[in-house]
Amino acid sequence: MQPLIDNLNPEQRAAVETTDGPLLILAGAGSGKTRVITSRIAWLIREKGIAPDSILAVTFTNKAASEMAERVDRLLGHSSLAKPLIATFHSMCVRLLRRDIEALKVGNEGLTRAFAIYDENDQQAIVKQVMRRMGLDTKQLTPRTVLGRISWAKNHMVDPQEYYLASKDPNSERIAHIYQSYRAEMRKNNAMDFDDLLLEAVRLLKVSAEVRERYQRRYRYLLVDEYQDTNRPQYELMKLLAGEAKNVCAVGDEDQSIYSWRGADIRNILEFEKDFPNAKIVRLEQNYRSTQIILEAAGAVVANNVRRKGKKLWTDRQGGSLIGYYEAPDGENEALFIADRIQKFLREAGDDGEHAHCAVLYRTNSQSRLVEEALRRYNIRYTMVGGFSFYERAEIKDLLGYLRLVRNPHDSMALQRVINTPARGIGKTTLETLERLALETNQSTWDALSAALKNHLIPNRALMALDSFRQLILDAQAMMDPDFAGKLSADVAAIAESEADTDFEFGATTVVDPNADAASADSATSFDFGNSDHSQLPLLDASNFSPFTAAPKRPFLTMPTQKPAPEPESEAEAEQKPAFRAPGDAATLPELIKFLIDRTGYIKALETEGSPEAFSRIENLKELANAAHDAEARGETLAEFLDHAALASDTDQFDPEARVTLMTLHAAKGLEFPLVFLAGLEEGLFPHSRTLNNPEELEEERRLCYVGMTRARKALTISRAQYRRTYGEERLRASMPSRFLREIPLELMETVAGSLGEPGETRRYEPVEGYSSYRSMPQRRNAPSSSGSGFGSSSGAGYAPARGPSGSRRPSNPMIGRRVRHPTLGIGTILAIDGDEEDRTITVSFQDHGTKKLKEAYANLAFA
DNA sequence: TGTACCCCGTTTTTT
DNA sequence: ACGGGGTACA
Repeated sequence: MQPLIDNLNPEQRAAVETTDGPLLILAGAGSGKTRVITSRIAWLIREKGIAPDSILAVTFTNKAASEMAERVDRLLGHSSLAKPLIATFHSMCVRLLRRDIEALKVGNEGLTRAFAIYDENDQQAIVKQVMRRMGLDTKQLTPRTVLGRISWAKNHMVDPQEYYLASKDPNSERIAHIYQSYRAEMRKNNAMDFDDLLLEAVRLLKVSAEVRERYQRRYRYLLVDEYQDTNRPQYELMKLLAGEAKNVCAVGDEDQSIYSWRGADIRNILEFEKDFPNAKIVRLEQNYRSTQIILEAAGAVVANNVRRKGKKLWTDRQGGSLIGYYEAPDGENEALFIADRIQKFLREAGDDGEHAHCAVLYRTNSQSRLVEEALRRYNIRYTMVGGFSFYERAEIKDLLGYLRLVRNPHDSMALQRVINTPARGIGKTTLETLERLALETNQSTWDALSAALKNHLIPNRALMALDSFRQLILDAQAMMDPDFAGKLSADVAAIAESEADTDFEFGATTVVDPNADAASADSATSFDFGNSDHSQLPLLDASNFSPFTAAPKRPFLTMPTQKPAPEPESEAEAEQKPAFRAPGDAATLPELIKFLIDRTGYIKALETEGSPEAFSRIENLKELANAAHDAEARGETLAEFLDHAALASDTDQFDPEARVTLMTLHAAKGLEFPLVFLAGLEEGLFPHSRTLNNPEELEEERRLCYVGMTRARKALTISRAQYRRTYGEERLRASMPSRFLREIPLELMETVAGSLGEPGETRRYEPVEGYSSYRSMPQRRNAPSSSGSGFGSSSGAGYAPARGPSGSRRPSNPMIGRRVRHPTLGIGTILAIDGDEEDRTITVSFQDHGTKKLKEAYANLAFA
């Protein structure tokens, strides 16, 4: 057993030992927050004798939750059988609702525990559908906007009526109506969106005293992480769960509040004492993560925020290396610079498991592309957090769509997704008829489909297709019926005797690995797509597909096989080991998946397509089958598997072993790295353009910058591109240095390469030998040229030595009289500069084209 | 019913 | 640049 408090500082110790009553821990970045939280949980169990399962800890990401759970487990010496519940807000709500939601039923109305969880795509589809039905133009008012407002309303617990009453313009009134219909539609689909999960959990706890008291009795000790990011429903949830005992511990940091756009209300943390009058407050201000230099720089930036209580982090790790700053001519060069530095860093760090980690952080996901390309050119392996997640791939969503439908056939979004995937002759017209029918009779699409079949409301050909689709889902549902397996076992026994060693046929629905028991542990790991010898595994030959085979290594040699047989009985035929599944059990999750893939001909359709993309889709489906297999091994049900998929998030993919990690600043919260790159410090990118005219949002950007900087333990390198391409436009746009750069004290920075001095003196970053294409500057030499620094920076704007008194930090006039080159207009001389910082107009007298006024952002000027 | 092409917005950040 | 959605055509 590890000592719990011996190595804690006095404040940390106080936080651990204060177990009863409300406690607010204000934990600065790198102040050992996670350590305190986990120690506190262990303390409650080990020293106070609290039952582990009466402790509930809530975090924001699955990643944080699982890390916390693991560390608690370690502190407890893996000894405890009962475990504290450590979950995200959302997954906790799902648990609660799956168990008790039917307490909200009024008569026959209300969602059932089979409810679906809708993601943003589903939500948008609903909004769009509703808007069409209402005859609204989805161009003038986009579903995206509407959804944003609906989500805002939910996060602030405003219902459609209230929204309507508060609306002051026709658009808001419209949105209120859409909002209302949206909710009705969700109800009809037996579905909830992410916001609903919180709201309905709150409603459940409010409405049902029985349920509320049960949970209050159950969870005596409550812990909320990242408290500064809680929104109203989360806050209410916490209060409802806290009950009278109020053993609530909230942990947060006002300077790291970066989710107000999602409804997070910083007041929750600022007014904790008001909510819990006897609250004890502990401040953790000693930073154990970063060097003094990094800390000072980050502190200097965030100090520019007005809405802030203010605190000072300190460290005893004096000094440290200066913050590197590189000003690249363009985005590609910036990325190459980063790749080059990473290569050097990894070479020097060698195999040092603790220190050889670094991260590239950026504001928007779109910035990752250039960095990825550069890293690939350098042959540096990296992992990226975010971007397209596995569960967002079309084929995965298709298959999950089928699973959702099996679980909840009223899930119209899932139905619409898969009803003609792969194509089975159910077209737009048929679907429209179904939708109309559903609307007229106020039932789900599934019910409308059944009615259409029964009453022959649709032309014959489509009817046949619909019927077979419906039968497919019904058969799959039957598989999940406990009676189903009993039947199977008998069949299986007969087949196992009669068949041997013939080729395994994909056409038959073979599902259970005979070695499953013995091999389940290794089958997932040996399923190595990257290294398996594909020559032995005909890639497009689905006959080798199985969720369980570790392909070439463990072929189906021991599998008794069979001819393709009519389903659904055929599931049974592969079952070689009847004991594997007791009579009375339903089919397993992998069996269900196998059945669906087979019966729908999904893989066959991909085979026929034969393209590399199709192959990769097949691989992805295998991966999903693996996931299902693992889930099965963990004893998860179909619903749990689907919940997991629905709540899985991008940031959960973070792999602490990875040497190089790419991610957004938001995704980086809570992590730390010896070396951090912060890319794209440009006005309009970071801070993002959509925040520039809103002081509060701007402060949030600044906090985001603070979060990013404080991820670094030893070294921080910041960069910026003088010209950057957006939206894949042909033109590069000049950028202004981010205001955050100016907020870092100069003496804490050093220029790594690039411009700091006079234009012309600037050294350009030169990538490694052997890589030559960097020379072909993106804009085919019409853009800021390779000879000299770009226009934006050499103005001295932003990060530059010359800095006047505060307020006029940006010298703007040394440029007048300078000679510049324009891509088409040629050489000229600057006569004047007008306009404000973000939108300057440059007047240039050209040698051959007279005097022109040019917008700086578009002009692509370079010093000549 | 399916497909080919054009237009459009996209890039804030996520459970 | 890219993908989604819408329209026109086979």
